Amino acid sequence: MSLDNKLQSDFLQVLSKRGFIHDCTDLNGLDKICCDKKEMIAYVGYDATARSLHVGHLVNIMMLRWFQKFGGQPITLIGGGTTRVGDPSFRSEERPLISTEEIGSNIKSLRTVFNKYLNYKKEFNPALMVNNASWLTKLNYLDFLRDFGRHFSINRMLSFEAVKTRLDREQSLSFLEFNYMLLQAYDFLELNRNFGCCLQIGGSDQWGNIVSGIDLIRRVSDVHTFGLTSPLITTADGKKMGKSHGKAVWLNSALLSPYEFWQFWRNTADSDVKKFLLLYTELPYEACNNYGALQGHQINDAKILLANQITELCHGKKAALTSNATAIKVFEEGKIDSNLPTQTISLSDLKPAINITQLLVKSGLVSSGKEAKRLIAEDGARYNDMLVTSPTFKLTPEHFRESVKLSAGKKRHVLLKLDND
RNA sequence: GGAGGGGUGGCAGAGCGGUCAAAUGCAACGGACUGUAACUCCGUCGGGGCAACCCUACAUAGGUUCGAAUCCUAUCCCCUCCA
Repeated sequence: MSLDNKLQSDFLQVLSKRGFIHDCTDLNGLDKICCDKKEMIAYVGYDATARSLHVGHLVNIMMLRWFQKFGGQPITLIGGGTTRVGDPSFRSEERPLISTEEIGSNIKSLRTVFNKYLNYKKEFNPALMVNNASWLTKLNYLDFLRDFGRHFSINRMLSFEAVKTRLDREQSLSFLEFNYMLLQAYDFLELNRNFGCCLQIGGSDQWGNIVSGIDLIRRVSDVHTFGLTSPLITTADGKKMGKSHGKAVWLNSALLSPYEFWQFWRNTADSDVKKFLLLYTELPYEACNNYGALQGHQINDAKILLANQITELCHGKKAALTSNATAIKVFEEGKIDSNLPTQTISLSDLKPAINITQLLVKSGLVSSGKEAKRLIAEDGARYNDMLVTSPTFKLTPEHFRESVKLSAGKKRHVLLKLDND
């Protein structure tokens, strides 16, 4: 890709160089606008399907962050309305409907995440937060069909990759889901009309939805707008970003502790280091390159840097430092650190005594007693760094004078504290 | 609406009366090797029990059989072809 040579605007140059751009509806046009126009406004939409965003969402957030840095005004749209429909894009089956209450509580929780990456309070180009429920819920069906529905071609909608797989496999695509595209297109129109938003950013899976919005705006308002998509980020072993130990890597500290978040990045594969530095940190391009090129055990320094930088952005400097310090203590010195993920155990749980297997279950390190036994049999369980050799090992309240460290394997550690109630 | 095919563990996908807690692959987990990496190798991979052993599971509900994931009936769902 040599397109960055041709690009003039700082924003697009940086994005292109750092690997954020998968596709654009009109890259040169957008580049021109980015250079000429002072007040650029762009948006990314997120449905409220979970209580937090996860690292898979981070790419677009970073794009908005760069956007704001270069003087643009980012809008974060929360899909309070569209979540009630469910985006069918590239999904092989219908997603279960989420209750309105759940959507409401998800929205609350989601808002806190954006605040870490975007500045909603600054004087110039402050970020904006909107919820599409505020206009979608007011739509009148007949009016909507007549005013906007007529601009959508079913033939064209069916041709989008996002729904093709579904149709090819003859799996049902409900009318409800099919409407998602119209609603997202309408969102863009709404933002364009009310805020002059002229750019929608999204993952490459959003291409169809984004293009539909652009078309709608052109037809209704005769305004030229843009769409910019990011590539689907995968790890070196070909998996989608976002899972660790089978669990999502949440950005919200209530769902995943900063230490665990830090660990996720610390465990990046060598071949992903450079890519991740470029995408998820704001270190200068050259620095990313140099660190990413380190060989052998030296690249661990790059991984630590990566973890520190990203954790700092997401959870703050203090959390990054603490997580790093904890890692040193736990992995380099083999000690116990109070910042490890902690579980409380109630006294009644160990009335006379508790079995190590049950304790492992309570700690969350394993999901069943059977699994705990297996872990012990495989020499993977440790109690205060001592190998647990017998599944019948029992702990009494005496053992909990100090907090107890349980480990599953070399990497997963949990601290257990007695709940003194 | 008619005719046929199918629903099996996180996924993919065998099994088609007993030896089936169910082949195999992927994912996952533990170990060895290392650098908290990758590769490779080894082991594990429904639940309860220290164990002998027990309990749930092959869409759902019944039935036939000493015995069913496997046969029968009904129900639900999916697919293919025809209308």
